[in-house]
Amino acid sequence: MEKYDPQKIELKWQEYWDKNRTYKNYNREKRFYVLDMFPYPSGEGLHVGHPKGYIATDVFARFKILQGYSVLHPMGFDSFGLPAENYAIKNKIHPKIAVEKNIATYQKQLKAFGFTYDWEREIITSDPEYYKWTQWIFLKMFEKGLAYESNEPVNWCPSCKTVLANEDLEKGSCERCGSRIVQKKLRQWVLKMTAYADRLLYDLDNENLNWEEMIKEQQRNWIGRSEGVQFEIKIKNSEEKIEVYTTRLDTVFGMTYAVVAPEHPILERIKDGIKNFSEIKRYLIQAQNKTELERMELQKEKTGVKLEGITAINPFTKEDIPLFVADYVLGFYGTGAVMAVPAHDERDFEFARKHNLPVKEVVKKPETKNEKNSGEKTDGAFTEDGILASSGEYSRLTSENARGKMAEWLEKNNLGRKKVNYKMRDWVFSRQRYWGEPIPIVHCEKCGTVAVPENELPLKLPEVKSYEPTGTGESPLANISEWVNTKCPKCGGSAKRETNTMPQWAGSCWYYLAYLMRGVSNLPAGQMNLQFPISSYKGEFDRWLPVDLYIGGIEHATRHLLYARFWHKFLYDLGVVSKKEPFKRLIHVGLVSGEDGRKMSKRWGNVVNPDDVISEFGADAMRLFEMFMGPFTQEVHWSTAGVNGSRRFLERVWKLQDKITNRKTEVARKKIEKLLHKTIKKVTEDIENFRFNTAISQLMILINEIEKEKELQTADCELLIIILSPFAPHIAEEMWFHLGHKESVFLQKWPRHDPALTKDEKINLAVQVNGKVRDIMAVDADISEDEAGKSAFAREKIKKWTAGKEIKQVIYIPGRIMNIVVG
RNA sequence: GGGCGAGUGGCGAAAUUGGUAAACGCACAACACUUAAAAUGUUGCCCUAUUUUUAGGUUGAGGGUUCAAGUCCCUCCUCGCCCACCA
Repeated sequence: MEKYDPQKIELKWQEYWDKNRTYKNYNREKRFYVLDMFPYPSGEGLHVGHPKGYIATDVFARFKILQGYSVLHPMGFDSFGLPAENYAIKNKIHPKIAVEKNIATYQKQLKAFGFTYDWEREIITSDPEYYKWTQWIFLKMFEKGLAYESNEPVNWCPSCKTVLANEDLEKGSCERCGSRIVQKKLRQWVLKMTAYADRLLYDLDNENLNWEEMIKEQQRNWIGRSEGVQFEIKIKNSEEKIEVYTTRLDTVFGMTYAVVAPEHPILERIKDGIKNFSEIKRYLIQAQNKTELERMELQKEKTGVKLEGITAINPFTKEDIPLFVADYVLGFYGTGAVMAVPAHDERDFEFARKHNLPVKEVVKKPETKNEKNSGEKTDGAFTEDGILASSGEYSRLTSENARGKMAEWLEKNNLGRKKVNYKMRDWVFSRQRYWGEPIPIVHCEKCGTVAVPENELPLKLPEVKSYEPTGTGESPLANISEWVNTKCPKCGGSAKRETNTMPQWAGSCWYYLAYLMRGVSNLPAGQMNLQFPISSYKGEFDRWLPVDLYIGGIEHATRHLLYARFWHKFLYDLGVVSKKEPFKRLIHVGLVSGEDGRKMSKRWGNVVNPDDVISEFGADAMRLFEMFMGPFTQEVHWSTAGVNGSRRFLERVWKLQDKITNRKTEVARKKIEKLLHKTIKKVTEDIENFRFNTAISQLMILINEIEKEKELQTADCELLIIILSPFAPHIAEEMWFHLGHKESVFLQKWPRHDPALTKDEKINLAVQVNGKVRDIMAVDADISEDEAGKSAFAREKIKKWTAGKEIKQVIYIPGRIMNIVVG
C-alpha cells in the first residue's frame, strides 16, 4: 500500500466530483435544503474559524445525500456594504474590483475543503442581476406603504459618515468602527418592520421552528413586546393633556409627578404657561447635545427640570401633581411621557429623591406567615406585584386584578385604553454611502416620491471616480448630476433620483430564494439571469422551502435573522412564498478563537490561514479536527497540534487497507461487526443532533479495535468508509475506489444499524454496597435479578463488605447496576 | 440592573439523561525501533496513602432529596454571551 498523500488524492477527487456532478441529484423524491450564512468577501480572506460552520453543513449535506435526499447546498457572497467599501477605500481600489478579487480568493479557499457546494447557483449581491430583485422587493414594500420617508432623529456614525439602524449599534457605538453615535435629524427611508412585530414574535413559537431557544429568546427580547395601558393626564386650567404609557397601572395612586421627554411636542404648545421656560430651553439644548453614549453613561445621574406654573392632574386621585421634563424618559418609546411612581419604580425613586418629591407607597408585599414584618421602608422602590393599599376602592386587590379593573374604569370614562408596545423600531433603511443598492425612487416636484417602473430595473449603481462618503448627509451619488437628474416616470417632468443606498443587510434578506431561482435558469455558471415575473419561480420555492437547516454566527440573531424573517413574511403576504417562516432549523456555530485564547485577528498575530493547514495536514484532517474540537455551538481555541492528531487518525484508517480480507474468521468478525453497528447507530444519531465530536470519538474507538485485529472484512470496511465519508470525504472516496468500486461512495446508501447487533450479550455489571462500587461482574446481559443476586453474594469482594451485616435492600437495575444496602 | 448559558484531570472534553466519573483526543513521561532525530509502536498519565494489590477522596463552595447525584431542589461564588433608563 502506498503512503497516504492528501495533497494528491484531495485535488483528484475534487475534480472528479465536479466533473461527474456527483452531488447534483436534484430529482430525488425527498429533498433537503442546507444553507450557510454566506460571507462578505473581505480583503483578509478566510481564517480557520470561518469554515467551521461550512464544514458542519457539508457533513450534514453528505449525510443527507447518502440517505437518499436531493440536497441543495449553495454558496454565494454578500458583497455590498461597509466592509467591502471600507476595504476598497483603504486600499484605493474600486469596490467592484476589490469585491471581484476577494471573491476569487474566497472561492479558492473554500474549494480546497472539497465542499458539496453547487457553484452553478452562486449568487453575488452586488451583481445588478441580483439586486434588481432587492430593488423590486423594496418597490413592493413602497407600494404597500411599508417603505416610507421619515425625518425622525437617527443614529449617525461620524466616521462611517452614514446613518445606521438600531440593529447596527453596539452599546451606543457603531458596530463596525466603534465610533460614538450621534443623533441627527435626516430624511431617511424606513421600513415598517413594526407592522410585523406581532407575527415575528408569535411565529417563533407557533410554526414548529426547531431553533435554539437562546436565539428565539434574543429575538423576543429585541422585539420587546409589553402589554400596558395608555391614558391621558390633564393639565390644570388648560385644554392640554399628555398621554402616558404604563405597564403598572396598579401603582397609579402612587403617582406623585409626571415626566415628559425633552422631544415631547407639548413643551412647544404650552411654553407660554411655563414660568421658567428659559431654564427649560437650556435643558433641552443640553439634552440634545448629549450623545447616546453619554446618555447611558450618565444614567445614574438623573437630570430634569420642573415645569413651573404647570400642574397636572392624576385622573384617579384628582390630586395636583407637578410635571417635569427629563431625559431619562425616551422620546421614541411609548408616548414619550410617563407617570412617575417613586415608591414602585427605581428610576422614579432615584429622581424623586434627588428632587425631594414625595414617595407614596401603594403596593405592599403580601404578608407571609414566617416573615417578620419590620414595617420599615426599604431603601429603594418595591417593584414587584403585591397587594394594593391607599388606592381608594382598589385597595386590597392584587396588582393583577387592580390593573384589569383600573383599565376598565379608564375605558369607561374614555380616558385611556389597553395598548401593546414594542421596543423594536422600524428599520432605518437608507445609507449615505456608495457601495449599496440604489433605492429605486424618483423625487418629482409635482408627483412627489415616485417608484421607478419594474421594467427599468435594475437601477444600476453608476460608475463614479470618487466613491468616498461625503459626510454631508448625502451619498456620493448626489454629486453625479447626470445620474441624479432624470424624468418623472409618472408625469415626464424633470425629477431627481433618490441618492441614498440600501444598507448592508438588504441583499441577505432574500438570498436563500435567489439560489432557488438560479435553479430555473439554464445559463452557465457565473451568469445570473433572474427574469421577471417572480411567479415563474413559485414551483421551485414550494419544492425547496423552508430551508431545512441554517447555520451561522450568533451575531446575526437580532439582525439578519430578524430582517430576513420580516422580508419573508412580506413575500408570504404577496403570495410569492407559501411558508410563513424561511428557516426551519437554526443552529449557531461556536467561535474559533486563536491558540492564545484571544479572538483571531491581525492585531494579535494569531490568525491561522486554512490554506496553510490544508497544505500541511490535508483538508480531511482539518475538517475532522474542526468537528472534533468540542461541542459545535461552543467557542473553542484553535490548536495546530490537534489537527496533527486528526491527521494521525486518518493515517491509521489508511493503514487498515492492509488488513482487508474476505476470509472468514468468525470470532474476530463478530466482535468488529457488533462494534461497527454500534458505531453506525451513534454516528447517525450524533450527526442528526450536531454532536460531531462524539460521532468522531466513536469512529476512533472503532478504528482502535480494528487495529487490534489481524484482518478486516471487506464488507465491514465498506460500511466504515461510508460512515466516515461525510467527515473525511477524500480519503473515503480513495479507499472506496481501492476496493474496486467504479462509482462514488456518495452514491451509496447510508447504512442502518442492526438493532440485534448493537445489543451486548455479556455486560459488566457493577455491584455496589451502600452506593460504593465494590465489584464488577461479567454476566449475561439479560440476567435475572435472582441470578445476579446469587452471583453477587457468592463473590469474595462482596462477602467482605456484607458479612455479618443485615441486608436491608437490594436494588437491581437490569443492565446497569446492583446496589446492596446493608445496615 | 434584566435575560440566557456554563463551571468535571496539565488542556479540549465524554458520561446511555438519576445508575461503574474522566470515554475519545491533545500535551507530557518511560521504553522499543534508530548511530541519532523525526515518524511509528508499547506502557503510564485526577489526588492521597500503600506493597503489584487495596483503601479513602474528587465534577466551583455549602446544604437537601434519594438505595444511588456531575445530573434533581435550595443558598452562595466565579466566568461567558446578549440586552440595557423600554416606564
